[in-house]
Amino acid sequence: MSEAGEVPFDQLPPEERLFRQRHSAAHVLAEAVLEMFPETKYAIGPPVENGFYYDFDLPRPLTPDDLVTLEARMRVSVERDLAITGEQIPKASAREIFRDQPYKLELIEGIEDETVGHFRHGDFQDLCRGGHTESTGQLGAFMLDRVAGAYWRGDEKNPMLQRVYGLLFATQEELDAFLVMRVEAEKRDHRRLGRELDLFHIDPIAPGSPFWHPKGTVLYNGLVEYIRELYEEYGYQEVITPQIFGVDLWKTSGHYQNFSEDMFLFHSGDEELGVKPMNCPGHCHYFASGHHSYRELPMRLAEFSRLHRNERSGVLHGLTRVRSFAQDDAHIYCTPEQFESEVFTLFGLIERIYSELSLGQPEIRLGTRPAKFAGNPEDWVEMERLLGDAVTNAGKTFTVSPGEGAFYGPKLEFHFKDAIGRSWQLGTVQVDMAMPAAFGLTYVGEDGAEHRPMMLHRAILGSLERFLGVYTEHTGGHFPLWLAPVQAVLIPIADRHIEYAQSVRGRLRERGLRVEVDESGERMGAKIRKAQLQRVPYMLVIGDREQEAGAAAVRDRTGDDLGAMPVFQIIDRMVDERDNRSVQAMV
RNA sequence: GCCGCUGUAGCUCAGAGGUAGAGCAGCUGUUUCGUAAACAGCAGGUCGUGGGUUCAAUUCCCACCGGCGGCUCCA
Repeated sequence: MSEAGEVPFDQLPPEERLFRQRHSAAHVLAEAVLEMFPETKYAIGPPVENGFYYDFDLPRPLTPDDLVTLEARMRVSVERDLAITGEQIPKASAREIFRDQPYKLELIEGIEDETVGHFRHGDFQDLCRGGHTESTGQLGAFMLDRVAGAYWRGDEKNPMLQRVYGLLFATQEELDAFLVMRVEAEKRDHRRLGRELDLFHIDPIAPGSPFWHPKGTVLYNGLVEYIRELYEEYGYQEVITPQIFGVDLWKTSGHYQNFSEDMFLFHSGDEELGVKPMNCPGHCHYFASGHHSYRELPMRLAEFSRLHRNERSGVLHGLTRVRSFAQDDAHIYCTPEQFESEVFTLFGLIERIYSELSLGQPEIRLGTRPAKFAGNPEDWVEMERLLGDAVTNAGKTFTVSPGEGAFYGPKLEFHFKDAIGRSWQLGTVQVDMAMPAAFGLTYVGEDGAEHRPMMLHRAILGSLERFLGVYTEHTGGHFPLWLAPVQAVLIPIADRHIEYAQSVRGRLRERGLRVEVDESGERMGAKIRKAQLQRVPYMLVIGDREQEAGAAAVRDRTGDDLGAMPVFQIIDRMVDERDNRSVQAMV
């Protein structure tokens, strides 16, 4: 049977064609690898975003030169335009065909049906559920991209295979456009912009622990200030709890049992201590330290303290995966009656913040009950439903990540992509069905009796470090005025204008604007270029004419020359833009 | 942690078995200039760290550390 039998390949919808091209390209890649290394054990090779990959167990590591060779062999297969055919065959036949292929045999055993899919082109054959082009001549524009390691079946207990990634698009133009886009995206990489804009650096003396430079610290504090303002409006109270606790606290919370490998634990005298990796146990301990009336609930405790997690070395990544960070963290304690409305209000706050920061739509995931969990399954189902409702009631959609909840409860995750398309979790909302009981939390209800409060964990920006990493890439370093480390640079055309520029700087600073005068001996063009590369929102050029008129010539970072404006008008404009947290002037 | 790659000045990079160079940035001087780079000079590196091979290692080999791309993990 020709798989595209019902509908000819060229009449399929474009996405389906692309999917099949990528899938078939994976087969052609495997064919080339088997040709080059006949002893190859091949595993799986699906289509993915932007292309395809295939996993192999090979006698030696592949080199970039090998990829060139393999790609050339693939093109031979394309040139020959071999028919790709498939059929269902009995498992017994498949076992015979793949008798020397342990990974295929394992896959066959995992298939429930009596028959399995078997596809071939030329001399190549594969175990495959199908979804292919009619022939190897229909692959579109492709290239092999890189080779990486990947565990068989994604389990680190299994052997590591070599994964060859390929890119594939319908046309050469689209492939070229993708490559250009990728190069452009690298220019927005927060690790690069962090250096160019003098925001932060990370030194081998403290892996995964950023040094925030003065300009990065302005961003950092600006975000905290923004969130603090919202906390007032939304009824949060900020606390500061200890950095280091005796391990009893972590044993009570369950983190010692679940995460001690990733905690910084140490001994001091006879005591074992741990640096806090999260704030929740501290907040629970605070709650437990006093008596609370139902009148105090909901109690929303916020904290920006520094947290440390001893992340495994291979996972560190710029600002997006670090060992030292702070969250816009909060824990909400409330009565069961208040719980649903708390979740819904919280969802509204999250939406508001992402919208005000112009972040675009997050991908929302609902993490459900994992293998190791606290509480009873019925409560999990109920809480999973509640979280899902909060999303759908707001007119949003989510996907379910089965088993991805925290050990103490289900969670919503808000994911955003970085410059090159990697997805990072920023915000999260987590129901906690374990800690209130573990810490023996109670409040006195209207009835005079003691009750157990409900508990929510939530962070909206997530970690400030990760947020700033993603946000730097999102904006390309063009931060909105209210966050921009330097909001305007005054550019005197000649030295005789410096004094006037300094007086203008004074007037702007009086209004709390972050302004500098470029007093260097450079020409105006060089000063403008420098300010432009630093993404300074406004360049205020001052020469004889402006000095005469008590004005400055305003240029914004889009390159627009807004002409000369009186200084008071510039101030009004900037203060207005700042106080509205406007993103209008972002590029 | 695992697989692969990688590490030369603050940054981007060149270089070679005989102890290192460019551009930008920095500093000094000259220039005083109208919307993305004025000119000149100076200074700056035990070539990631530790071993080994060698008459000689920054260059070759090994280990470790960091970084990059994935995988796994992410309270």
